[in-house]
Amino acid sequence: MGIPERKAREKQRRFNEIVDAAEKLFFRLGFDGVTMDDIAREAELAKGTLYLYFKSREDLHYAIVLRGLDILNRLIHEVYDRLKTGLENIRKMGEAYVRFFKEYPGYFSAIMYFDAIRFEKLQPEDKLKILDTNSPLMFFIDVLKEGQEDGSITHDVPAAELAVILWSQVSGVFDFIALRGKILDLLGIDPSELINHQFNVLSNGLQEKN
Amino acid sequence: MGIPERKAREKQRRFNEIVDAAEKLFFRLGFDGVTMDDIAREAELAKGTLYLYFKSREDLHYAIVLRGLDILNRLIHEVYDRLKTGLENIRKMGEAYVRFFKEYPGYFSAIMYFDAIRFEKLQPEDKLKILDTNSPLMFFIDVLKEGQEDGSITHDVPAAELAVILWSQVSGVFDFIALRGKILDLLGIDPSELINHQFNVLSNGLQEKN
DNA sequence: TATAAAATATGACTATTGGTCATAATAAAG
DNA sequence: CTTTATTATGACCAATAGTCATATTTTATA
Repeated sequence: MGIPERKAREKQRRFNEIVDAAEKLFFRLGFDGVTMDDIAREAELAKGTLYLYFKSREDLHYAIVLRGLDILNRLIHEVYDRLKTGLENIRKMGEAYVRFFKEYPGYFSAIMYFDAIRFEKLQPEDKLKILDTNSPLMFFIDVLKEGQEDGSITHDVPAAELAVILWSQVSGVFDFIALRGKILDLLGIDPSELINHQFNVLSNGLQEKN
Repeated sequence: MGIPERKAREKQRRFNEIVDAAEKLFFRLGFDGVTMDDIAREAELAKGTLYLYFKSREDLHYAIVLRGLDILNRLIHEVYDRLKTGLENIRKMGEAYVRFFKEYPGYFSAIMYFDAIRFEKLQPEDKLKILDTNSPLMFFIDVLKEGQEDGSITHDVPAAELAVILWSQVSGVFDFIALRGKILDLLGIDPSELINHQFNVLSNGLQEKN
């Protein structure tokens, strides 16, 4: 009985084709500058068909967010090395986030935009996906704990709080760069340089003082 | 000739009444949950009248943002004391931003939401208001420079970059708290505690090491 | 005060767009 | 080959930002 399997595959493929089309347009024209009709045209489908695969525009947007989060999680997990100290791993993970930001700016913006606008409307279960074992935040907490145990990371602040602080701070600077590149220009600030400097400042704050 | 003056006052008053109505509804129902008709009803005016005072919904939203920025600027400027060191002043200014966040959460959200969604569409001149002499960012740069001159603040990073980093980092954590309070609950993190801890981490990173 | 001119306000109307659903086309099962 | 199930379509609906011809109110002028 290979027919159900084939149909499932085809369903998945169409799902992906729609996300591809939406992504292409969103990344090019911004999340506001694109209508569902535009996406349908790009995907060579009727608008109604989109709604067989996504229950709303927001749901489609969220599919793009999930793609981005998958990439980000992969990048962050693959630099982890259990032989290194917690602090070293945190640095590597931070660098992975930087790479994500630079190489996938569209996904970064998709995530930030979605968070800013739609988070309040998310169902509780969806909100908690951010706390999945695979989420960047939970992974950061674990590694920060390791760092506190091996003595490379400050005990002044509990690991969970440190994780939230680090994550929010780095995201905050990326967001500034993404939204206000023009201002950085005017101040004569190079974004990459800014990120490097932030990492220096952060490292100072993170290290255990002895 | 007091009539033009009176008319100007009345125009200003109506302008403010409309912003009052919009603000009330936006703060209660969120920036998406409110229509222009809702605002007109709340202001006891016809919808068309709103458009005599604001060229768009976005423009009305922006008026609320400007109110918030005025308050924030006042709070930040009034704690500055030229007799203190740069670092001490930066701390006070940070605390002022915390007060703004806690006492005016509606304005904080208005600013963040507007930035996330509408910044790309802003006209260049409007974008640069953020660089006005009165803007928080420019003031931070000046005070950080003073701190570098009096030796209380690290020279590792230029003042302009430090300002952007500090501002973005603090805003990033506030934004996390505003959007993801539920997650903090689940992690057992108290928002005020989180902010205090962030300030400790930031102070370490900021201080000149000797 | 009476009238003309200017300023302000109104709400029915338009255009856009997210989302729906009766109908059609296609594929699978019997 | 016929019936049933699945997938696709696009005309249609509802909501809402924004417009504009008309009406009302205020000010200036005679």
